[in-house]
Amino acid sequence: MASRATGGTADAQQGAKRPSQARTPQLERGRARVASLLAAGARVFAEKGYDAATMTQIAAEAGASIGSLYQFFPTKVLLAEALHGEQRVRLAGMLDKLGGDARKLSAADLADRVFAVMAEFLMLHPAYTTLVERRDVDPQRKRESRAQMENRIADLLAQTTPPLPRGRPQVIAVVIIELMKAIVTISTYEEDAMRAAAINELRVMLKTYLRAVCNAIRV
Amino acid sequence: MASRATGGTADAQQGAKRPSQARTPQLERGRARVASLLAAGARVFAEKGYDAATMTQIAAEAGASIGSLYQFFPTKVLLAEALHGEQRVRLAGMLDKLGGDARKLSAADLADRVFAVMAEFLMLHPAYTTLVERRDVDPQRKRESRAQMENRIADLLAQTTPPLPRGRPQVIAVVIIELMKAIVTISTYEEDAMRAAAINELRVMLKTYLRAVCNAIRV
Amino acid sequence: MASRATGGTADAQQGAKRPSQARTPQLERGRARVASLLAAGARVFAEKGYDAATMTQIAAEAGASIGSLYQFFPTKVLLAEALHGEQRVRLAGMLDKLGGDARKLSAADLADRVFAVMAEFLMLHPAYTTLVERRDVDPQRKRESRAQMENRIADLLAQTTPPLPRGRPQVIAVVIIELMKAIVTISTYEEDAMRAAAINELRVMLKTYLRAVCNAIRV
Amino acid sequence: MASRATGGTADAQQGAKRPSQARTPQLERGRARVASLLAAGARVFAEKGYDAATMTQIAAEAGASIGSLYQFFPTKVLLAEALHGEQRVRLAGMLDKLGGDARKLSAADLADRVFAVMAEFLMLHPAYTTLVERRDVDPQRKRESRAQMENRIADLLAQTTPPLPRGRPQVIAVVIIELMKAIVTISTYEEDAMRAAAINELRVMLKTYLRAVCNAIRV
DNA sequence: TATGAATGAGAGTTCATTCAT
DNA sequence: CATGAATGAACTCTCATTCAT
Repeated sequence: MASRATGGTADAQQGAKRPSQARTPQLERGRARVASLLAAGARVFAEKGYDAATMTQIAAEAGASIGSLYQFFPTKVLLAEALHGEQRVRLAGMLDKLGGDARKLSAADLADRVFAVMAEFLMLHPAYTTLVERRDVDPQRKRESRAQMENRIADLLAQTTPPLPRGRPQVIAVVIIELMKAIVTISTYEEDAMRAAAINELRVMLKTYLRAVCNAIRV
Repeated sequence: MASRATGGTADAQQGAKRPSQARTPQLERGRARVASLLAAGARVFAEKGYDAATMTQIAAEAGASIGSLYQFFPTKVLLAEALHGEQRVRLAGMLDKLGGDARKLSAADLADRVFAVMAEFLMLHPAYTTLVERRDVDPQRKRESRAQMENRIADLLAQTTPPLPRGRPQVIAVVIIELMKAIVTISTYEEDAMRAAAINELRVMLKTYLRAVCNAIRV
Repeated sequence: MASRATGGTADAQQGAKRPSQARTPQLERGRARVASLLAAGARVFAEKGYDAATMTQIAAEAGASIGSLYQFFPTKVLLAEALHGEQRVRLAGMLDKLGGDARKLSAADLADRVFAVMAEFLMLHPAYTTLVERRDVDPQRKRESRAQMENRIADLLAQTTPPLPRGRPQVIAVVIIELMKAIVTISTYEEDAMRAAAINELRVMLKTYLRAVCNAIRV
Repeated sequence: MASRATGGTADAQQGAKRPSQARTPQLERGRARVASLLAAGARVFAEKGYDAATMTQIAAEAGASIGSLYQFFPTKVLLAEALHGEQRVRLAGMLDKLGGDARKLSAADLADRVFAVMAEFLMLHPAYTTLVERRDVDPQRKRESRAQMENRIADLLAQTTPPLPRGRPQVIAVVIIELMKAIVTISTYEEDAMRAAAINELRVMLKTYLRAVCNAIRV
């Protein structure tokens, strides 16, 4: 062929329309494939990290041929993005369920629930942090998707009773998200006792703090 | 990539001595080389991450040939470990300087200082987290070096006045370390205002919490 | 690794400095390698055409490993360009030798010599046309290198005695070059008699024509 | 690429009937399909060249599925051949229309008409040269189809008044065909003025030459 | 027949590591 | 010790072709 990419890179300029989207399957069979490919991707990314995960292994893990994988995800990046997107939607959904109760709760109690939700989510989708932290995404995109998650949490926090001081929900959302990452890290620790203790410590720290913040405004 | 295999010409597993230690230079010239190689490694690891950093680039960045690099660091892993080791020593040194004042301070105030020290250190050595988080180190080693750092901080915390409840210093050390990672992450955010605010928020949260913990035992 | 090209295409944005030049060898050994790689490239490109030629085959033909090939020519395109460049220089050199006699000759006679030179060159470097015609070079470059060759020939034609009419040398240069390509094509015909006859026919046609053009201006 | 291998699932060389002919459609619908597939093929081959053209793109361009394409053209080669065949028939038809006037014309004037006809044809069917020059056709076939075209033109030339010397029509046919290829190449040049000038130059050169040849025999 | 998923050999390319000079 | 060439397994990605529905 006249111009091949890449295997690797080194493409010329021609209008080769390199796809920038995962292909959507038309048939039921295709939908099943996509699902199992995403699942396999999630497993492998979680286990090895983005870089060390190989497309070959992902295909194998999905019981598909490499060609089949590329049929739907024309690029490793695209696969990662599709997976990341899907998981973000899922997490968003779980958080949105908290919306109803938000105004009946104090920030501290809401934080507890958010914590619980996120912990459950991360248990279910251990690839999430790996995907969030990928080094080769352009900062713009990265910022946007971070902002989206932050806003969702900030919105919840803004509704609590008693209310948090102006502007705080946004910052606290950042804090919560970062604490979650810490929890993921800690989850990999091997000493069971310490692991539980440390995770609880983070939870309590946050609660204590939020209570203090609320009290501060009351006076 | 999945930790590239041995490479090179016919290797075989003869008694071929694969060194497991970075070679120590004999001559003065060698010491300078090693220093610039480590510096280059630090720069490249920080910029690209462990996987994407290539030995070739590191050598080039150090103004050395690839052969020269391998003379002193017979393996990418060994280079990373040497670097990591050096940086850990450095951080330990900086923390140890806090030892003298520890017993004159409350846990909250000590935390502030620890924060400051670590922030400075991480500014100087941005490769540190990358090296700490490398996925391909065996958990044993990982746990050990983590423990070492934790103990150092726990020891400091144990000396504060008023004292923290039994057992807490160890857990809180974990918390502090994780918060530092969060700070590193946040440092890469682009919105200046939010970045500063979030970092401060973490600091204040920790202080507030430590104060509460101290008060709790007093009563 | 964080970002891999291609194997294929699909690189991100990072400053991965993908080289755009063939590396120049430093040692004698390297120079020899490069020579044999270029020779192998020439052979394979000539035999199979650019697309069908594989880097693997070229390396094998040169008695080198694939890695060795890529050490000096980081891209198939770069190899082709290096080869093309080298051959253009060679052809230019051969044509320049005609410069001395140009003003002693009529256009028709000069054309004969140019023909002879190019025929010899193309016999020696059968990959030339393949490289010239590569579809994936940007038109800008293509135009430039064509112009260069044209000018060289036009300059020669401009010096003939009697002189050609103004402006004609440039157009005639184009004609000559295209006739050469025709000759290359015809050279692959299998019927010996026809092949020789056709090639001669082209030569005579050109001469006849140039004579007519010269006469036209004389009157 | 080096004419990609068989592909597909376990093939084996059983009595598996690999068709060597494009299937002829039975239904009206089929005929329309075939037409649009051929048209798409022509477009894509012309744009990208044979190697870089993909069956997938051709199918897409025809608004058909890849399966549908293979239904009628079980092989890329077969598609190319079908297309080539069709175009040859078309060109032959256009040339045959000149037959009536051939004996009223001089070779020079006939050449002009042949030129005009071929130029029109190539404008309409830009894939033609690509298909003619395909490197992977066996020389036997190549020679045959070339000969066919040459004969057709030689036959026309043989009828001109005054007649060309014995044997010349055949050689001159070769010359004309090659000149046409040159014109195709030149047509892609970007400098409008030079393009027109060069094309005209070729035309005039041929006429001048043919006139000279005729005169030569007359004497 | 039409559709779209499935297949897998093979291509370009990378990079840790080794070796000759 | 330094240098730079050599090596090759492994990786991402492509595309002709086949097959199930």
